[in-house]
Amino acid sequence: MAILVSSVDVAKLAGVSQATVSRVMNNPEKVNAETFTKVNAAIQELNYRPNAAARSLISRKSGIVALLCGPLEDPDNAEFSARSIAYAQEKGFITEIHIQDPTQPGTVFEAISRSQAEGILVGPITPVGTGIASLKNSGIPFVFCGADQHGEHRFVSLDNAASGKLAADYLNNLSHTVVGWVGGGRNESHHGTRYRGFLETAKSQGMKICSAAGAYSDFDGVLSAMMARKDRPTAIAAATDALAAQAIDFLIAYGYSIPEDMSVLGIGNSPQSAMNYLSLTTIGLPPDRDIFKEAVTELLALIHGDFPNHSFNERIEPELFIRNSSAPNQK
Amino acid sequence: MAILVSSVDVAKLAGVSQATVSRVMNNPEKVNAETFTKVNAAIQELNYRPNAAARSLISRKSGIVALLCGPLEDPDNAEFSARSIAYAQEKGFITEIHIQDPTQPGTVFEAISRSQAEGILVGPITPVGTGIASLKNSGIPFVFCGADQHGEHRFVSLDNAASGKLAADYLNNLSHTVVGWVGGGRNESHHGTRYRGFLETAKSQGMKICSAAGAYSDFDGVLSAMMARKDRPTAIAAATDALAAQAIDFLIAYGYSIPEDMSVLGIGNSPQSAMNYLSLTTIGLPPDRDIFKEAVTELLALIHGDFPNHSFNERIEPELFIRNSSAPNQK
DNA sequence: TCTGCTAATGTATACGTATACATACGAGTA
DNA sequence: TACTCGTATGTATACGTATACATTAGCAGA
Repeated sequence: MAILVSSVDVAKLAGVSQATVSRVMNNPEKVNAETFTKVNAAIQELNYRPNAAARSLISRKSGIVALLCGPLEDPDNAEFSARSIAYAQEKGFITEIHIQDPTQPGTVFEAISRSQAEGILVGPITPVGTGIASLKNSGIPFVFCGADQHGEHRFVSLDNAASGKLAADYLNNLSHTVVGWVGGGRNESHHGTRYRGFLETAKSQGMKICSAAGAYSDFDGVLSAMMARKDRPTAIAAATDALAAQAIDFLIAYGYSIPEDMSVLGIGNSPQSAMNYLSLTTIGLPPDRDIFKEAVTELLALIHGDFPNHSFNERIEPELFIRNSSAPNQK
Repeated sequence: MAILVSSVDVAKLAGVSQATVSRVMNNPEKVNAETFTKVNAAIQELNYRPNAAARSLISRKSGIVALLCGPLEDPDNAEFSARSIAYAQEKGFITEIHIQDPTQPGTVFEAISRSQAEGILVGPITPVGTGIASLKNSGIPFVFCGADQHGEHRFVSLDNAASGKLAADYLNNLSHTVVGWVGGGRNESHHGTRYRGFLETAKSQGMKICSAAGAYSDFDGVLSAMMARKDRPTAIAAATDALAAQAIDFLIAYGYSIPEDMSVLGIGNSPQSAMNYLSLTTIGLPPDRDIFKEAVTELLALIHGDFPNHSFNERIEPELFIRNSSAPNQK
């Protein structure tokens, strides 16, 4: 933001008009060769940098896309950001990040609709009715990535309900009859959708479910409560790989062996889940699908004014990745 | 960026001047109560949002800080970003992220000095001489965080050389005589500094060092080469916790037990290192130091025009966190 | 009644850039 | 010579907002 020197200053030094300086920056082919070098010399000498605000005021383009996601401490959100930012940058866009504060999920929507972003990529956040509405009102194009509960808008995501179902089916096949669920709040992003899929299927198969929602606020407390029961579960499914990893961490600390004493299941198929020291059985996208790239591509198309007539409602069938954190029920 | 309606439109509808609309937005106390409500009604009706570009063109403030860091796939960078962004947002600043492409580390500096950011937070990136120079030329205040090799500028960081030393000393105390080092390129961010500290100390204690630089490009190849030697090391130190974790993943895949067959040591004391399924011995900051917060605080002070007369050159003494990935040499 | 003061609002301008339009000049053509 | 055309550059304006300054009305005090 430090404005030291303007194109007018450059023009004065080079002995040309401001318009010519602008042409040197944007349409060099329209300016005489020696004028070009003369102006360039002045640019160098004064260390001139065009003012991005003025530029975007005229062009009505900021070159910025906004990212809306949950705390990056959650590896899932970190991965989402990392991949999306990389693709956007590849396409010449700068990314500005807006983190949703779980304690006041609504405020971030105000900030983002006041931003100068040309498009908004919405990650798996806590949905707020008025928030989504103000997104719409902002007139800025937006795309959901990782959440599939906003069916009327454009999105690409793992089928979250089906992932919950698949988790329950798998544990049922392993003969587990008492199973735990670890997740964030019910309305927290995609957690709720995954939970409902899990719950319905587990119930319909006669399994007993110990649910530990609100795992973000007091993980240890919530898991202690689950394990203290007489009929403690023999398997735990978590809404995300990160929570599954945290569960394993907890269980080891309390003397349990995985998977002998407890099967643990994640959702997400994060890079971390494949590491040998964790080796987490998980549910995720087919390896050939890259929803981050797909979402950014769609968003940029919208920004560029292409409104593809295909509907962008990709709810992708999950796959099961069996590793060493799960085993048949021993009891 | 979608400009649907301007303050002029609001003014027309409300039957006032554009200046009054502006006053309603910024100095409500200077406007008559009924005018205020009248204008506000028009704002609601038209769904007016002030244009950030025009606003920052005048105010010379963008409310944006830029973050410059390496790929977020590296958990260390992810943590750096997560924490910094959270603090900046807390203070009312939006963060825009610029990721340094390892294959062409210089380009990101051009992009960042053309941005409208009011300040730049520089993470542990690959230093490029001309890049640092163009940072200086941009006139935008900047602060380094996590790298301490740019002594002439403001920074806060773990003492990277001392961390390398501490790693070597610790392995020496455990009677290891052949030790490996895993890190990025020599001039890659803080890796080089940590490596030199490690190398000097290890040498001076008569240890034999197998170095595997360039671990980012071909981790498995580089580590296979190290383990294939007749005098393979009995302990490995890594430049970061993430690389240490990757080494453990590799070693497990090749049938080694940690720490019986191999001690593994990280640097960073990342949250992940403390997880029981990894339990990585590592070297890091004293728990009471939060360099991310310190860096952001300093940067915001600079932005606000406070040039504190204290020198911001914090090279922090590392601590050793002993966990289960290290043990005395068995041979 | 006149002066002076305050509150409320309007008018005019500036921020730095991009671009439509106007101008000037030279070369080519009939 | 007159006319056209293309190239290179300058002039003027617009983007949307914030604010210094001007203006007006209302009211208190002399």
